[in-house]
Amino acid sequence: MTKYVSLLKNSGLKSTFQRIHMLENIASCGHMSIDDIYEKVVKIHPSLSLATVYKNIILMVEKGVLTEVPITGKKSKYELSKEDHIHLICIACGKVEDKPHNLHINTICTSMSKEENFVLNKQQINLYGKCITCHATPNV
Amino acid sequence: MTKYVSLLKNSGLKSTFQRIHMLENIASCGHMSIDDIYEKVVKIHPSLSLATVYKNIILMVEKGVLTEVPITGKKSKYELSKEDHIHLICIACGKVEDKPHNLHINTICTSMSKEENFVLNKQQINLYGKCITCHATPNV
DNA sequence: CTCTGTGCAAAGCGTTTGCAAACGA
DNA sequence: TCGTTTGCAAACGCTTTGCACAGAG
Repeated sequence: MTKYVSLLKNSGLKSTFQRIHMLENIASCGHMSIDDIYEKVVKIHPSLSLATVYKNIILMVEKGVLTEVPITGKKSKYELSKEDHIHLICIACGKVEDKPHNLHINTICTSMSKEENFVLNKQQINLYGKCITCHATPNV
Repeated sequence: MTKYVSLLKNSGLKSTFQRIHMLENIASCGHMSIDDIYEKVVKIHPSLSLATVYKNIILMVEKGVLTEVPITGKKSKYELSKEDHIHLICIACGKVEDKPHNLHINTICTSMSKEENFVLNKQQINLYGKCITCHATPNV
């Protein structure tokens, strides 16, 4: 709670009820689309406007508080910015799970960037497939 | 040329002027947005409709001829489907470059999926940063 | 000849914008 | 109090849809 107040303050954003609860929900769900966020927060703050969610997402991505996770064939999800990691994305249920970022991959990506004189900024490694649950129940 | 005729046929799609030239342009540019494609093809086929481009993109992605490359903060680009590889995406000029997919990465991703009982389907590894050209000229 | 694909125009939606009121610091 | 943020409603722009005609096989 207080965590997000200072996170916002450090990013030069005022801490409002809307922003704090957007961050809390994103933190607890891990990855959420705009609509997911709106639906969650509007429950505890019925006058919330979707436009407010959009404005804040744009602002918090700009400030580096949130990171967009673009997903093939679907709408982007958003997560709290953190160290590089790998996303396991279920193509059936849409769930996104984090896996710690293997050191070897980091090394390979870094040296690859050097070879190309590419000034590396951010890595996004997405593995698409079926989570164990969806794989077990193919007809849903 | 004939290449795309058979690629389309094998995918169960009729080979039309529009589709062949969409594929030719995507092949020669590597990665294109919907608008890029439309602008290129409309030059040699002025009556082309943007709706046709949309319809064909959807169809060809479904059939596996094309692959969508979703990019943080931008519109998706499309490429001819091919073996897994890595994208170097310039956050300044938007250029996308392919790098061969390192065997080690493949191994790591595969074993990681196994650990999680995740049935791996497709990998998308995107490295965001600045290409050497944009890095040299920061004020554009 | 038949079925698929195209082009046009309209409809649909997700996203953005402008502005007055509410709010945080 | 002052600058920022919110909520609403309208505007926007990308994408999809329906339909009649054209084209591929």
